[in-house]
Amino acid sequence: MELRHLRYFVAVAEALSFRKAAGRLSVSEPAVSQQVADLEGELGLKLFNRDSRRVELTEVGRVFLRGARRTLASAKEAVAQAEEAAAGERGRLSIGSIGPLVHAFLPDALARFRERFPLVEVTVLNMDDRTQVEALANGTIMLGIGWAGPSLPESESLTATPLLHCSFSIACAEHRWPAKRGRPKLSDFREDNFLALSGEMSRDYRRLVRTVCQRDAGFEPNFLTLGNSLESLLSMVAAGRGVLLAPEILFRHPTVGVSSHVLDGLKGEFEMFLMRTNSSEPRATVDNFVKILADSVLRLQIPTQMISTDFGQSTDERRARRRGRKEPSMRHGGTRGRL
Amino acid sequence: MELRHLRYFVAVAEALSFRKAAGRLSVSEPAVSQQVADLEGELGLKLFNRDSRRVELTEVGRVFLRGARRTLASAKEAVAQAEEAAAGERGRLSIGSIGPLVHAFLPDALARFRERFPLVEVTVLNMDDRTQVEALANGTIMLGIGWAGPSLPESESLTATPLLHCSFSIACAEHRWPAKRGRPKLSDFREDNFLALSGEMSRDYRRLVRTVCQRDAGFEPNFLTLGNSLESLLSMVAAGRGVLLAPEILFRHPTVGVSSHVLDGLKGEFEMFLMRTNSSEPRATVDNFVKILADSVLRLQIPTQMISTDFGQSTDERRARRRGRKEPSMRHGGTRGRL
DNA sequence: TTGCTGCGATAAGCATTCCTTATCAGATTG
DNA sequence: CAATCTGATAAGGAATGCTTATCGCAGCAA
Repeated sequence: MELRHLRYFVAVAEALSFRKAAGRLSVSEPAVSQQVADLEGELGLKLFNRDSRRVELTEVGRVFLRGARRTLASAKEAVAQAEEAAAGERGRLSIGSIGPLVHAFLPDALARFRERFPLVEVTVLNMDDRTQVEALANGTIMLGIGWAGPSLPESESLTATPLLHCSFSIACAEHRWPAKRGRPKLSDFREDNFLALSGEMSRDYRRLVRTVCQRDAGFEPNFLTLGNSLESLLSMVAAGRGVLLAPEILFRHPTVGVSSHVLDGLKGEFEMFLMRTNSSEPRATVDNFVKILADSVLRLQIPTQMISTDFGQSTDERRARRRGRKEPSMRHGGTRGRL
Repeated sequence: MELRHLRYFVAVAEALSFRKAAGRLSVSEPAVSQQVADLEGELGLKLFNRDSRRVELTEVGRVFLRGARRTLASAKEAVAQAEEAAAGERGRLSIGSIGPLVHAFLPDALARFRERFPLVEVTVLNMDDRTQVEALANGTIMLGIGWAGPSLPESESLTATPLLHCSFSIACAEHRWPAKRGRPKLSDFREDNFLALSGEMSRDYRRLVRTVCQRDAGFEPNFLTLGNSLESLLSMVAAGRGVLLAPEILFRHPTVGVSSHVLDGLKGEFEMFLMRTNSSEPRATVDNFVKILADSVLRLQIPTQMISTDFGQSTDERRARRRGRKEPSMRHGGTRGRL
């Protein structure tokens, strides 16, 4: 049994005439007779009573008609859904992300993406950069958000695109650096404890902090590892247990008792990247998400802004997406490749 | 797009290998390659990533797989439902029936039919015999239950089968004929009013009563037409407004204040028939219903029983249907034809 | 009645397409 | 590096779907 049988059968059932059905189907009448006869033969059931003047459905035919219509509609819907999937309106999207560094923009992007593409099932998995590379390779995730920066593993099957650059800030208890003292330097905190999250995921973070302190302020930071949540760490900062050196975007949401300061004379810049595979398969859901994500990053209004927005979208699409909102100035990055 | 495309696609998606899928489908591998390529070409979408060592679904393919499976299942279900319909397990069944004369057995039959064949939508339409003949001809009903008896319209396209014979009883107020007086004769009621329903449907009834009274008791009955429901008529009988001459099965449910009596020496017998078309289409729902209906009639234990049970069912089926119950003796009727 | 018309079924030939065998290019494995 | 797997491709043959032509039947009109 093929869909053709069902199409012909439904046409005859609707026209109650083989000739009219043949006309609608743009084939000759014997073709319809044969296909319907084949169908009846295969089912072993009579679908029509033809008493050589009128054609009418049998009771069995009436029941089968419902099923045939349902099946044809299902086939049509399957095609439509596939096309929706190709347009990125439907499907799954799994993203690898790094902990709290994305809090300033990822929730916003996810919310707007869900609003615009409600039929896409988004999964966000927290993992460090190296794991993301593996996950991209084996298909667990389709997009990675990382910050490995210079040590980013480049490979033929992977493309990394700059997502944002931002400077470092330091967070300390409010009384530790009163506002009247102006902008601090990193070396002002050489005697403080540098708080860090416990666990594997923060090893790269600690290395980065150590590099910055050594290079820009010439001291070895005193790490104090406690807790495994950012909230608990900030509570410790408020309580005066230590300071927190981190990308500026980490402090977008103020915490009571904690003040954050852009550091004077700090050359170190923090970079985040998007990673995706060089698969031949075009993934519209990823493209769509990247556009929205870039937009969410733009909304952060990062001072030393350098955000790549060359994500393959056309100028028209970009204009359509940013309807009404003032377009911020931007530089095109993409030194490491483009999506 | 044909179901074959979907079958091949699903097979490949499940095996994640064109060769294995070809094996399961019992065709050669190029056939599968070609069909899947055709499908992709027709959709204009890539369903698989084949990098010449492994085959994997694209995101679009994953979405389409759900639709393809759903469509194939729908086609399968359509066939199954058609077969159920052919077996009488599914479909519609419309029955033409005459008013209150069927109350003794039709509700029982309908209830048991519904229990056994819950997927069949049964409709019961009240109409007189002549209307039933038309309704059978134009397909409004598939089975008629009538009592026209000797005047039954026989035609080539119609078959009538005896359903039951029963004697006449007379119903009167309890004090009108006390139990101690024994069995009455019809002539004992020559001075009473004979109650009848108003309306067109009872014209045949009044003619029958007149015939019986004239032939078996030699008097012209005095009709009193009031009300249009049987209940109201029986209330009138209880109130002493008149008597009711009617087939014995009408009085199976006793009414307070009313006593019914089988009449002595009454030759008139009441007959009911089943009518159906001689359509070439086998209608299993009708067959199944007729079997259950005949069974319900048998349960009435009509004294002068003559019930046709030759409704085409096999002995095995009959035995299975009557599990545990004592089989009453029966005679095979069917002088007017068989179903 | 007779001829006419419209219907679906049937037959035969042609066109399409689907499947086969044979082969290729690429990648993995020993 | 040969062996062996993969899926893609080409070409020929088999199957089947479609066409034209015709038939038998039933209703309709003359």
